[in-house]
Amino acid sequence: MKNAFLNELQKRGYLNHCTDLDGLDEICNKQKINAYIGFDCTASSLHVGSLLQIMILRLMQKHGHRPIVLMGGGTTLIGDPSGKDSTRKILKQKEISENIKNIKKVFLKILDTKNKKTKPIFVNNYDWLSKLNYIDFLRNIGSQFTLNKMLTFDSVKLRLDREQSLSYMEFNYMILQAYDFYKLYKDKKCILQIGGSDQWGNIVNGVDLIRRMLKKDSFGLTTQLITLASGAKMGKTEKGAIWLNENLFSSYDYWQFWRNTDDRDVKKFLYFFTEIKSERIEQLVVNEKNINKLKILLANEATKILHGEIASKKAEKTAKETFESGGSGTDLPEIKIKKNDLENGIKILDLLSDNKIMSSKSDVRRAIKSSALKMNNEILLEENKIVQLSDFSDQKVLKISFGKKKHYLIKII
RNA sequence: GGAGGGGUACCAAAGCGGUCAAAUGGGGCGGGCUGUAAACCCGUUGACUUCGGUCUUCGAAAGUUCGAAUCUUUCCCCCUCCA
Repeated sequence: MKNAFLNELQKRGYLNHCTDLDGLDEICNKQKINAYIGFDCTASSLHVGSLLQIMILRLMQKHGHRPIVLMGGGTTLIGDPSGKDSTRKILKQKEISENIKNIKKVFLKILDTKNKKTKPIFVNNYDWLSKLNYIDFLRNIGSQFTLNKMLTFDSVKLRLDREQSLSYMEFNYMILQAYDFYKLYKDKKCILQIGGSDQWGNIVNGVDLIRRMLKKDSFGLTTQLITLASGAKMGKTEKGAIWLNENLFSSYDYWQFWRNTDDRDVKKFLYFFTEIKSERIEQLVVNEKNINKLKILLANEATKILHGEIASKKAEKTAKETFESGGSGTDLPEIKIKKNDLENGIKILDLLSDNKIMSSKSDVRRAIKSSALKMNNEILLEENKIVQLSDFSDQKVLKISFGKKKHYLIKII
């Protein structure tokens, strides 16, 4: 394979399957291409599970190609049955458009929007799907699909095999996605669709549809499913998803997420989620004896891509101050309290539960019983503790720690 | 449309009149060990509490009972088999 973009895609481990890798290689060598990835809009933010796809869009730009970001405003109304055991919750249209607005923010941060040649195109499939006429659609598009074939796709087959219900609505999802590709091929010269490995069936349908309708070749490419050493799913810790939007997940927490990567996943993540050259990664992995240094590097680089260099540096500094010297960095989550409230003292139970540091007073009590709470690095054993001005160092800041990793700064305003 | 099985906490799954805030496993959280890792060990996992207890929870509602997750009725939902 000669093309630099595809080469890097493969070298970094992104590539899973391609409908015609040689054909795509040939085209990429001749011209710059437009390729799209569709994103589901079920939540108000994407989480790290989608990050791999976004990294590919970024990589495309680096090689001069143009990414098309498709927001599934229309398809989210239907719900993709791929990889799902059951029908998902159906969202209201208003929620979806709100979600799209928020999700878009992340793309604007990660992708290059300045370079005119590679500037991403944003589309929302609601714009065309909602205008379809049922009869026309059935005649023109529906006629191109056979039930015989549709029933063989994993997304459908698995559901039916397990005897879980699959509604007619969801069954149509793959046709809509195929139509999306067809539409983008026609309107935006998009010749390639990229997606997660669970999207293979949907993508192939699109390629087929374009061939039947337009007698043209298009390409599909899927990415590697990320498997963690622990066997868990990428991006979803039980505490909640690792969101990409900063209002849901701070840049400091994001940095910490990468910093806490399992040893066994570090190398893979450096390839996936940083832009360090692969030769350099090989070197580092061999030469760096202290794996924690690599984790810090990973955290720095990954955070930089999403939140920028300043935020990344700040997070690193805070982590260093907090973990290595037992102090507290400026990037720790802050809780502000009023001076007036403090004058009468605030019960520790109220302070922590009211500010959502802990979920309830019982929770705080439990933490205190198991010596998990610290005030200014000293274990707190008194559950009736009343926090007063004198507890604040320099009359300004109080550091509260829950466990070894969660630290908060209480500040007086 | 007919026959049967089932809905229990974050998930899976026991309980089938009181001793049930509900066994057990997984997950989560905390502690220990360590390296902010993994593995392992220990603790914890509804809310409120003056730490005596109190309140709300077992699909929903109504009822029987001194007392219900457990029994009855109606309703909703899921699954299996037959048509």
